[in-house]
Amino acid sequence: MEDRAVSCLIALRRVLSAADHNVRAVAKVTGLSVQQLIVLRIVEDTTEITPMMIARSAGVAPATATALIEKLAQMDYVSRRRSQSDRRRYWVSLTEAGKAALHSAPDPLHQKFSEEFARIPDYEQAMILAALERVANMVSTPGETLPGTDESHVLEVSEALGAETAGPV
Amino acid sequence: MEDRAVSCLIALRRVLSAADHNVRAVAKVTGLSVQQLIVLRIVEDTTEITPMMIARSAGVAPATATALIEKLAQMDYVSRRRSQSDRRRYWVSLTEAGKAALHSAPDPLHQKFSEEFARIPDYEQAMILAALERVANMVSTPGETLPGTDESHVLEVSEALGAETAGPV
DNA sequence: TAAAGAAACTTCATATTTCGAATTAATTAT
DNA sequence: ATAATTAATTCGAAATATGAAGTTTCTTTA
Repeated sequence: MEDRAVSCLIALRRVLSAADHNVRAVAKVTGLSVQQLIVLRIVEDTTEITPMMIARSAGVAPATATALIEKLAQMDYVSRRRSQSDRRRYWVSLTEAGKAALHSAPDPLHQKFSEEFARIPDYEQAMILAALERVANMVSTPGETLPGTDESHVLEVSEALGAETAGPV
Repeated sequence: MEDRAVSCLIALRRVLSAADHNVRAVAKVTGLSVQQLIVLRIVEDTTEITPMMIARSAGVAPATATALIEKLAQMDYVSRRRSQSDRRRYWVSLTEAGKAALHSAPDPLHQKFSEEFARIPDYEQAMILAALERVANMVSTPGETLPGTDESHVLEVSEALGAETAGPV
């Protein structure tokens, strides 16, 4: 029934709300703004990413991404490395300080989920995973994939591993 | 395995990302800011709600809630009615214009999900719903329940139905 | 191959948002 | 009564967001 889809969406909204509160709480503890934290997470997920991709992932304008990256770079949480194959671009990556900041605060949602998940029977775990992946496939569109699943830049990953002298931008 | 919990969280992040992009898209179409849209949805869910509860639900500071409500009231998307039982507070509710604005734009995620959900077998629907509700219960904490599930104000609902002269605030 | 076109990022000016702290008003507790 | 709480607001500072215009670097194409 239509009814069940609505129930699903309500549950989804509860999850969404929880995630939102979670990111705000984590941001507060780390001393980062919500957007800064989100960008930091995006960078962590991808290990290396360009400003454009950050803008798309975070859902902000390129100009805003520039400002956010600049701020994070000033805090020494991310570093920038000019791309050699396309010198208009550069790669943003987490510094050690950035990693440390990101993990300085526990992630309540993550922990809570993992903890409770571990306690349920195996077949239920499998069911939940299957359902979540199914739902993810239902709602995620190509344009809004998580940076980690976006492969439009992997052609350049080899470059990231190359031993360039790589001065900061 | 620990591994499976991580897979769940990854799927969850894909869903969250999709939802985030979705709310931004809907906001853009309606001409509302993301937060305004979220507040409007919260108000719709509860039919009547106080600024404090909006702040908690939306995850913003009280001062921010005031500003958001003021803006929405200026647009005539919400109305305010002073509470009689506690005259510091007031009730926020959607106007007809607010309802119209909220539904003027289609919700791609909602539609996409409903459409695909309708196509899958009954037992799978049931499985997905069960899984989603389970996950929602895992991650949502009492403090961050969706307004609709928060019953701390129902004692006052009768008041909302009472025939007070109810001038705007 | 030279010029036009497009893309990535920045800068700038401006508008909006957000929040903390202090404030007012109303309620509740002592 | 008086003190302590609570709900909401005001205000000022800082953060964020964006469009438009500009720079540099690719990419096309004539």
